[in-house]
Amino acid sequence: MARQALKRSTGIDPEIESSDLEHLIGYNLKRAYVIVQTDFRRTLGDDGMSARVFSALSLCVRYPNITQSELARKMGIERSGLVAIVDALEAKTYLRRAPVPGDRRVQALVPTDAGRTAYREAIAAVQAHEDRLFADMTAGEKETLLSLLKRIRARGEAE
Amino acid sequence: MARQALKRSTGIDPEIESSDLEHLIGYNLKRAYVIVQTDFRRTLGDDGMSARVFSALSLCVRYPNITQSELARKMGIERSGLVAIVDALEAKTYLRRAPVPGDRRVQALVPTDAGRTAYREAIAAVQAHEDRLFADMTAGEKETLLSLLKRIRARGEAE
DNA sequence: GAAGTTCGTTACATAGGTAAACAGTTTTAC
DNA sequence: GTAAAACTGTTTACCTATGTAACGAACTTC
Repeated sequence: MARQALKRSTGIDPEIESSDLEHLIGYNLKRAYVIVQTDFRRTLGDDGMSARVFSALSLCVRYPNITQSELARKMGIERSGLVAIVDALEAKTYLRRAPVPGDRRVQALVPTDAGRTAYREAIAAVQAHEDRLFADMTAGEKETLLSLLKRIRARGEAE
Repeated sequence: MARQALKRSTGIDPEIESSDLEHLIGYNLKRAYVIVQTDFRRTLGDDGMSARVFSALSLCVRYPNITQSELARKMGIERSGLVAIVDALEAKTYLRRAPVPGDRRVQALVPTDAGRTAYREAIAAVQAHEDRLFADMTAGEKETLLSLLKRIRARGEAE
């Protein structure tokens, strides 16, 4: 009865009104992701590094001599997708594929000095971009957000 | 000095170690988004509705007689991208393009009964998917996450 | 009534990603 | 020992989700 009245007054089924996209975490997650990703692109786009390439470089610097398969696993993408990324980084001379004695299948990814330098510059730019984008959040709020996102990851990336 | 010792013991430059991807909100946002999106796809994939199409249907049900341009604006995508989405929804008979008296350029999107029914079923499935995926979070935590994501959106979608 | 704007649409371009197959190489099973 | 299985990097072919640029038709402004 009250439902019917509301429906008539607004033209919206209240059952639908109370269950719209804005209440969904997934929808808000995507919208937020698009915003951050767009700003990231603006930040590092001049440098010519996409998020994927930046992530790969970061992990190579962090874990020198990592193999492509390990790197793909850490990044959560397919091995095949990594080839182009490593090609790009090698073309920029940020790393090189080095043979590994004892296993001729694998090639270790070793960052060059240029790669480490480029990474330091890039991470500084990315930090500045996040500081700017999340300027209206307190350190505590950012920490909370980070930990909640990690909880989601922990659930989904469980092996 | 302590730095040098750490570097020698782990092989990792401490300046790099303390600034890796895991500390970035953007990186965690993307990883979390991929997980949620993948599960969403599994949930609704059988139904044949992508997230985009689901969102569009939701907004059409929520705002009957919305035009494509308005819908695109609400979804944060280009007008041109909406054509295929509306085509898909129309092919499923979930809505139809209706002429608007007084402006022959625009076409109002009006959901059919089938569309409303499909939406009710879909939103229930999506809610179940989120309940399952975020089962280890309290209601308060989910609320916090939602509000932090909306803060990001508010910043980026400012008109 | 001319100029500018808006609407839906098409034809691209691009980025990110998957899936399948491959030839070498190594490991495992018997 | 050797045959089968598994793994590595790679290529190729696809798919999906976007953005960009242009267009004709319709509307608005002045």
